[in-house]
Amino acid sequence: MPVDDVTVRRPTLTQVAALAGVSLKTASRALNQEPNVAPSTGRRVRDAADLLGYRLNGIARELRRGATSALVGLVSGDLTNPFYSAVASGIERELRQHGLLLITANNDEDAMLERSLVDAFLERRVRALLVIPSADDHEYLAIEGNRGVPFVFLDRPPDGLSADAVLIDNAGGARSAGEHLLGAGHRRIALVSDLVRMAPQRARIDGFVGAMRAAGNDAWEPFLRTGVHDVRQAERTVRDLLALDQPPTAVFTTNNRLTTGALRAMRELADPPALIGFDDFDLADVLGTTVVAHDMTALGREAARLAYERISGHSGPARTIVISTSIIARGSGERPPR
Amino acid sequence: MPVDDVTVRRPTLTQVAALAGVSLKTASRALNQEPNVAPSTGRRVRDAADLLGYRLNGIARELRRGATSALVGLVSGDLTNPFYSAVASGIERELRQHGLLLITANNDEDAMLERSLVDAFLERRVRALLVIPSADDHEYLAIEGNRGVPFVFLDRPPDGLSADAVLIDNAGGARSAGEHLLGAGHRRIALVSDLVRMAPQRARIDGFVGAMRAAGNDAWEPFLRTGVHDVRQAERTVRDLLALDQPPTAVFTTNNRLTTGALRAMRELADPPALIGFDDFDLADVLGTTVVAHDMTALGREAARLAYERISGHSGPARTIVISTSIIARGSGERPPR
DNA sequence: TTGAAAGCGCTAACAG
DNA sequence: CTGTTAGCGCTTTCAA
Repeated sequence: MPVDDVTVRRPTLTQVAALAGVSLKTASRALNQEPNVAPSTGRRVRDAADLLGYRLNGIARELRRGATSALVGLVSGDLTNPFYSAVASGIERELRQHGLLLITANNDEDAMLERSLVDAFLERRVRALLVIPSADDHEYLAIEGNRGVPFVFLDRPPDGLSADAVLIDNAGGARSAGEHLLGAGHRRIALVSDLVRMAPQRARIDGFVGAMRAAGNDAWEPFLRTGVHDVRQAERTVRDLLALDQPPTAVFTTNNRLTTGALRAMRELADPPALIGFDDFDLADVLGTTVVAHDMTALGREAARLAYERISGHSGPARTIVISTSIIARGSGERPPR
Repeated sequence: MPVDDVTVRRPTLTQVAALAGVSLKTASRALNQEPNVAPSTGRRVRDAADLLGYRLNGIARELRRGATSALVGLVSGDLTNPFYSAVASGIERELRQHGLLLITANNDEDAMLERSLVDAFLERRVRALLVIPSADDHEYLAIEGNRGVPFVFLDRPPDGLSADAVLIDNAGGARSAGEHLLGAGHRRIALVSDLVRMAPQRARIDGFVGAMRAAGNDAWEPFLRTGVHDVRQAERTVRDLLALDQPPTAVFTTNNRLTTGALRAMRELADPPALIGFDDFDLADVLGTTVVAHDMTALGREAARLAYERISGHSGPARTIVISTSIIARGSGERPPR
């Protein structure tokens, strides 16, 4: 029979105790494996619980124990992006080892939404909050940070407060991509990047520009494209670049979405330009795409580890972990200039 | 100053009320936008709350309101798989519109772990539970289903209890893949599939076999490979198939992981066999891979919708929604037999 | 080994 | 418009 009323009351510990003919506290002890319970009493209580279909009320327990849950929150961008989902997966695995659960929410790259999600998580009394922030200003989190809810920033450094962070060596990775292309003889190198309000994007641009400067090359400058935010835009941007009279001989894309767009733009070219993309992706090996790779799962794992240490009472100064990058040469980045 | 003690007590509503010089209930009313609060009182309370850095204790509220949270749980396989993350994303977006949050946990395809995760979620008093089950037997959930926690099964039908489900037209999709290859003139078609204990895999095999039977073709039989569970295995399996004296002229892979493996195996072939993969994927267009596509985000969205209806009190019999599939021809599935 | 009483922080019910 | 009282289901004293 389906249940009609929404408010089906579940059996409580009191009812279990009554059925077992013991006091509330004894029932509690028995079900929590606490010592000092006679075996026979324990059995009686467990039988009663089974009979009633009793299940512990975690909410009541948490309230009593100090209003703090076994939940850790993650606010990130679109989980559909494999970058975010790999990070989330790394976090979840690490947390689970400590009996913690992960709540996730997408900020849809909207600063207001992000704030309200952070609020919702804090109201749920999460033990820690992991954020891949879309907003620039994180000052509003400062009060919380000092009130016992540890924050860990992923992929983007905290701005306006001091907090633990796990970052990627964006500048270094982009620099080596630039050097890689220079080394293959390229000069006219296009840089296709996302919104510059995101710190990682700025760092990647800086790293790339640094490599160009160091080599005394300025032939890349006409081919700088920023603010390219989705696959379709990236495809069009690269198409346009390649249609120029003097097209670039190489392209560097600063994240996985942009790389996808570039690959689409180059799909039917007999003699495509060189390409390096920041972020590794699933079929890069099959496509022969050279990338700046980094361990996304490790990024999540390290962030979860930092959070767990704080939860466990660690109280040193804010720490920053930097995940290193490496170029994986698969062909596309090694094509010589035409 | 970093906080040293883990148990930093947050200010309570009582303290806010005291500071504002009003009663507990008035403070509660003011902060919850309830009617019947004088504007000046409201302001005083809000100021006091800001001053103390007060934040509502959602746990206490939930306990009082009936021990049911605004959380919906999702237990699924590896979030690293784009299939799961697309589904999760669809769920999360739909739930958010109703003010519900999503808790996720990976079962790592382990039935025991899945059970304990389900337990953990139920103890947290989730409002609904969405499951992409790895286990076969879901009978242990039956009691819960009748106790007010709605279940929705995704991608795999419930076994041993009656519950809402959102499925993919696995048999239909696989059948049309088979027909597509037959139509291109293939007879020796390899079927590479995952663990047959997963219902969707069985359905896909059945659909494919049905197409073969209907066409009176049995030349595929030597090329049936089941139990192939990861990318590496898939790659080796396809390599082995193609190394046979009489190799298959076409390959059908029954999920995205297996398709990836097949693509790796075929990477360097001058004259690869035809290929159709179940599940669309990100760069399939660039690679020219023909797939059986379906809307994974919609799968999640529909599941969340069903759950929300139950949460809102709907109590009809269990419903099943089937997400349709379609072949997207991109070249690999249209290659003729050699 | 067991039990009684108190109270976590909040909201619902009912007065004023 | 505001306050008082009670109690959600559990764990934590403290006492038996």
